[in-house]
Amino acid sequence: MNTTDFPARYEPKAIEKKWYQYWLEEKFFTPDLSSTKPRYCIVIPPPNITGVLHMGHALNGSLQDIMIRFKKLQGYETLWLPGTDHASIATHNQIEKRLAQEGKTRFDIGREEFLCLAWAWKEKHANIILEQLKSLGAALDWTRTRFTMDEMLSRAVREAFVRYYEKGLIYKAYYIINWCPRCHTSISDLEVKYKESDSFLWYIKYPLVNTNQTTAQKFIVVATTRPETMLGDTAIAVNPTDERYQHLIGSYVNLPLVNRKIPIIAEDLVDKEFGTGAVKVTPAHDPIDFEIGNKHKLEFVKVIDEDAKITSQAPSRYQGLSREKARELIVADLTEQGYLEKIEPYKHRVGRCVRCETITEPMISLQWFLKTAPLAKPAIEKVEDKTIKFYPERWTKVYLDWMYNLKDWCISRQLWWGHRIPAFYCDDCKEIMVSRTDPTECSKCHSKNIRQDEDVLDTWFSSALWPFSTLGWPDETEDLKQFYPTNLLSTDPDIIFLWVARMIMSGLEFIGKVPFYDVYIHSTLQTETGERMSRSKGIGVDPLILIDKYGACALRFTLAYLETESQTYRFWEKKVEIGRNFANKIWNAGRLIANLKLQSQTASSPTTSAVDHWILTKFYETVDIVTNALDRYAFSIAAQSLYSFFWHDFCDWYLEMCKIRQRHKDNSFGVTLEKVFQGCLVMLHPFMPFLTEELWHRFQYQPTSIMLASWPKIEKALEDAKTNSALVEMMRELIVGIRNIRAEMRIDISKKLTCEINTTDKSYQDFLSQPSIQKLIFDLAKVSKLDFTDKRPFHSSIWVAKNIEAYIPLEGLIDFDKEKARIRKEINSLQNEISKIENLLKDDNFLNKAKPVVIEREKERLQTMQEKLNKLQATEQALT
RNA sequence: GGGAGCAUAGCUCAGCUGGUUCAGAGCACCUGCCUUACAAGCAGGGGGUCACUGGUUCGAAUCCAGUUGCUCCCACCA
Repeated sequence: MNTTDFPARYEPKAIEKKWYQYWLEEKFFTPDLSSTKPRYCIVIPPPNITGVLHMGHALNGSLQDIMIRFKKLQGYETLWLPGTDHASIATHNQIEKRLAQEGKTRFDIGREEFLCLAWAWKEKHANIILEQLKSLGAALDWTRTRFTMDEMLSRAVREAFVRYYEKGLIYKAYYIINWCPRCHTSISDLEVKYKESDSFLWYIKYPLVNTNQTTAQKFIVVATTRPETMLGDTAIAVNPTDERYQHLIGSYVNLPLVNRKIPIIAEDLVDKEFGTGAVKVTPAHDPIDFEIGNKHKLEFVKVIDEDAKITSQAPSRYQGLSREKARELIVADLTEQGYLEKIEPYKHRVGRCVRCETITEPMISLQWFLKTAPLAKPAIEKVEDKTIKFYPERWTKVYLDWMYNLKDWCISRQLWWGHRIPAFYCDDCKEIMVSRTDPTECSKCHSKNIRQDEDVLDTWFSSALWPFSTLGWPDETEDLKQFYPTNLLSTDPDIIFLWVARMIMSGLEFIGKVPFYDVYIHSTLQTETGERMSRSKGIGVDPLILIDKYGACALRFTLAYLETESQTYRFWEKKVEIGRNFANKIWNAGRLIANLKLQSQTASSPTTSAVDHWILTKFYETVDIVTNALDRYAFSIAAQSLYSFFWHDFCDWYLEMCKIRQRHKDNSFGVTLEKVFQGCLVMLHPFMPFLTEELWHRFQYQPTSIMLASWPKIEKALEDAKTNSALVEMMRELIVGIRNIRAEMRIDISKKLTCEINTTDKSYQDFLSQPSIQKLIFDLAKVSKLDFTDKRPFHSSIWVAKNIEAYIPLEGLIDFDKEKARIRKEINSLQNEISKIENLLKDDNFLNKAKPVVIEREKERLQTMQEKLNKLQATEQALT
């Protein structure tokens, strides 16, 4: 290897493009369908074609890529399938925003032209986000890129619709739905977000119609947050147990401004405590009122239309007014006519469309629905019996709670961009046809006078089929056979209901098998101040800028390093330095190893020293931790354990020792060093794919790409490896102790120290007597001599282990008072500890109830500490 | 109204089954080092009643209950 082109800093830019291209050319992302390896598959949550890569994508993409690469290294045939979502309503929004700039709406240009614009948008934008995923290093199989409106997937959508319909699960009905007057479509409950805002409660007096009742009461007062809906009132409801109103149940009031006679009904849903205890019922414009209306067979009067304007059902005075104008006028009229009792300030939650923030309007509407009860049952079972597991586990409850309260799903949208509902109507005989292919005539009366339903399906209808529509369903494709059920679905908590639940339901319905076994719900990213990141609101950081500045490896590693089980975590630019610095460290370890190799080519005798045993022991511990952690999606644990092993054990100690060994012509470390280094690169590869591939090639390791390497296996430790490893740990204690004294006493490194070792431990003494070990100590601790005779007094002592103590003669080097103070401090804290343990060991309760192992451990601790104390006291004496 | 998460060093967070890997890491700070892999580094150091109050236990950052504060999700209080 040529070291001249091995710069001292890791520069990611130069290499990332190169390796991604290489992986593509080698087709490493495309699975071999003929291989005998077990299969591992993830289907990506398809990003919207309206989006650009944000931190959430970067996080989720990194995590999925880590799993894919990890499994590939473990010997699985892997598939990570990419794709995009047509995002019906979101795309509408984008295009309509542009139209609005020209002062147009979609209705001005019509369906055909609008769809042209939408496809053009798709062509232009769908690839942007996919390209951005490439810069992250994502090992996605681009030969299988899907789009929810591809012919293949559209066929799946149609098949699913027809099957549901034939099974009687899809029906068309008048129901109360959320309407967005801006998007001009129905939207689901999950697409409405409620925000508290300052408003008022209007108390309106409804005059009682003359009845037989002998009562002085002339009015019944109701409180409402939406006075304009009174135009559609068809009843007043009171709680049947409410003594104030019991006698009025069954009588009528006259609706002010409208002059309609409406009944007073009894209804349990009414809260006696709220407002006046009487409530106006507007079945066409309120979900609860709708329910009440159905129950009591009330009239449904729709007074607000799809543009949020007052309809012709209302008195002409209000017709055509906007909701807001109507409210003003109605309140004014009520006041004038004496029907308004009072107005109170009130905090009220107003529903807004998640897409465009427009205030939504609950209204009765003819829509298509999917019956969910029969679908929910197996979907609940498969989670309860742990066929599907949520990680972190707490999300299981969130899922189940929702599934147990599932309502029918409104699947029709009054939009154009999307899968058009495959229902056809005969204008002559009113027959409804739902079929896999477009009919040319009415199946009943053979009339040619047929037309297709104008609506499209909710975006999530096609998303719900994603895990198998992407694999070729309804055909029995090889992909479907080999990769379904998929292994992992990784996503954010926002779409557990919108998407995860629906995939489980449709997977079980159409394939009879769960769509995935594990659901990983990642943390929500927040900014430095704890704000939720939102690309559209410009809150947070741009992952592309971070990749450009720090490299994809640095970003990926950092994201994984911070991804704990916590529900949220805060992230800002500086955090990426964790990954960048670590990447640089790995890079430089590579540089050093390259140098060591160059020099060691001449002499190499493959004996394994204690130091090698030690690093191997630590290495295998790390392999174990990382493997287990990744298998349970504990990304942070895996990343932290790699970080700390590589940096603080491998670099800080082992490589430093290798340098010294080589200086003394001992090149026996070569085999171990390469083994550990290679193993680390492989384990780091899922986190830092580009950097590890680069180093792999620089070292010309086999196989030719690190993507083809094998995950390190834990080898059985040699008998003496464990004891050797423990001895090296003690040597580290000794070295740290000496360094400590040096730093505290301000002894310059030019002053060589002597280290006296007083020990009864023969094996340690033998160990320290080895010239090779002594050389390490001399060099790492800057000591010139190890002496096994005890020649105090003027020493500083180092406690190494039980029976082992080292002394540094300090005559002429330090201030004795200072040293005495240091020792005194140590003695005090030791005495403190000792008396604590002594008390504990005198406690009968403890002795009776604690586990024997614990008692033994405490006793041993006590003994050790006492021994240490004695030594310290002796030293103190000697110093006096 | 229901549910979830969080509260540990100045900051961001680890701490999985209670007892030395139990008080940790990184950043920041202080001291000393450009020791030919790395100053994006090396060797050291200071700094925390583990939110509060009770309880369980021989023993609690860890388990339980309650309180306070922050964040999020769900829900039909007009």
